[in-house]
Amino acid sequence: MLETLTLQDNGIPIYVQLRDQFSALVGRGALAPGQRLPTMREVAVALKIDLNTVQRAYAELEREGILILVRGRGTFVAEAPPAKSGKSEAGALAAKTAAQAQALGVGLDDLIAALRALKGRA
Amino acid sequence: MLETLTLQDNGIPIYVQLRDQFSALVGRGALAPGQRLPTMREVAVALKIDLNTVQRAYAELEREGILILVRGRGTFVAEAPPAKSGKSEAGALAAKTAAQAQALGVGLDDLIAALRALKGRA
DNA sequence: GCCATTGTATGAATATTACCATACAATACG
DNA sequence: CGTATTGTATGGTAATATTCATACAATGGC
Repeated sequence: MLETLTLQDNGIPIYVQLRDQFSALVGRGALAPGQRLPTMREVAVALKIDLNTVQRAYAELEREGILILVRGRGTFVAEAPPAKSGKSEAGALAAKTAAQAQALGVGLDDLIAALRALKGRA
Repeated sequence: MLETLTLQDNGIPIYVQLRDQFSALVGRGALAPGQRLPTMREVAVALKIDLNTVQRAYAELEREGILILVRGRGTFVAEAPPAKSGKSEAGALAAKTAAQAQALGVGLDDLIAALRALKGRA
């Protein structure tokens, strides 16, 4: 689970990146209700960030009703997490990537082919 | 065009929100190569934000090769450079994009499908 | 009861973001 | 040439983000 977390240097605050990634994981069912999440300290160590930064992400998710924090026990996915706005992030990412491709002179066909190739390994 | 721009209070820096929205507009063809964009001052006034904030968004897009800024004239969508069918460039962009997709919880299949959809309009 | 684990809290230092005000520099146009 | 437009640049201020260090508080297991 920790391995799926990634941080990018794109100007978005770390706690927001974390918050949104956990939110997405829950929203898509990769983290089931009741399931325990990695410790704040585990996340902090794994991503080499500060404990407080992780806490902020977790705290916001608790405020949204997505997570439940229990002192001494850990953090868990809420039993009935609020329905995540099923937004199609794929379209937004595709549009942004298409602009980069255009700027680089990379054809969409070549890009799609390269992504297909990446799909092969897992 | 200015009407389509929106800012959210979700912790993401304003200049990042702007940058990504313009990038997406270019990527999906809503802003065609050569087309002129609203003035930095127009954007600043319309969104009630600072001129410097808009400048930062525009400047980053220029660095990415998506926009071209001309003093005294305005800002324009960059013309697509001669397609260099460079498979390596496509591969690099694909790798970077795949990482972003994973962070967002977007499946490669969905991403590829969204890119195919974009291919239709040129 | 003792103790390790885990979330919670605080205070300080630094960097980044955003705003404000102002000015400069290139371009277009009458 | 004079002027308006537009991008570029600078200096100062306030708020926010991030890190670091440290400590406290509830829980569970021994």
